[in-house]
Amino acid sequence: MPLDLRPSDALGLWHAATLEHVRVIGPDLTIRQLAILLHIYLAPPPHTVRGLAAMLGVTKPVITRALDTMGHMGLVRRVRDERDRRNVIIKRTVEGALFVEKLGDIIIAEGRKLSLSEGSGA
Amino acid sequence: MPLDLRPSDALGLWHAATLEHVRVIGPDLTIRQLAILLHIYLAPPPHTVRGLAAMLGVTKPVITRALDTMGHMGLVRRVRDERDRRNVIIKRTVEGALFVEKLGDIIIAEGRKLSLSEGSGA
DNA sequence: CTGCATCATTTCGGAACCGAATTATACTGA
DNA sequence: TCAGTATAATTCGGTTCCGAAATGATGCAG
Repeated sequence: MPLDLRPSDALGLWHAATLEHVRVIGPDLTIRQLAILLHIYLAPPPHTVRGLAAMLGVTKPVITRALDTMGHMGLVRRVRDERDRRNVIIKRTVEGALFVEKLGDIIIAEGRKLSLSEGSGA
Repeated sequence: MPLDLRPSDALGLWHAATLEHVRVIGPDLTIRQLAILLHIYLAPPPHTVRGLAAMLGVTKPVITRALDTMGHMGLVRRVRDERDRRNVIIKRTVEGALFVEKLGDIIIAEGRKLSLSEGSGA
């Protein structure tokens, strides 16, 4: 069952939730970092630097730097792959899970406040 | 009619659309800038620096800098308020409208791809 | 017309991010 | 063992953003 949003609804939700995101969470996360974080927490592991870089269409240093920053915030954790010690496996943390959950709460709350245009199904 | 999203749906949509945002649009917009842009295009005018700053809970230089950047990208336009020449009115542009529309397309497309969890209405 | 209030902008030092190129480490196959 | 390949991390110069404070421009009240 797909989610069929109308343009005004989609943008309205984005508007409200992004606004609340800035208000509650602040400027401490770029869009790239947010995309990386969500992917780590929502897509099935394992996650590697190389895989994330390919996923987003960015270079590997972008991922490394984002992991530095988010690691320092406690949102993710790096672990060497013992099978192939060249690889780094990115692990989730409790703090990161809470962060993602809070973001979900914001989206849900703003979605609930929205008055959706309805009826135009035809 | 509110939009009642479940956590996995809300975050799934955010995940997919943010990922696509990074892939298509790139890093040239911060979350704050995005929030400002969406507010300008979705909330009724007029928009002032002061109003936007209060809305987002940030200082005015943040807005000024964001308008510099987005103005340079052609996404917004500044006009002096002739009634009170201390004020700056932020106007929309064709290019900005196209940008917002494109973002809406991304969200709608990703929403349509989602398989929503359903039935849990109770 | 003079002082005060209210706009937006600019400046400052510090931090983060950007892309591109380079480095360091580890695996692989001859 | 010894290239050759693949991984992540680091360095480089330049740009942008950050918050806080200072500046400039305009309006307002006496």
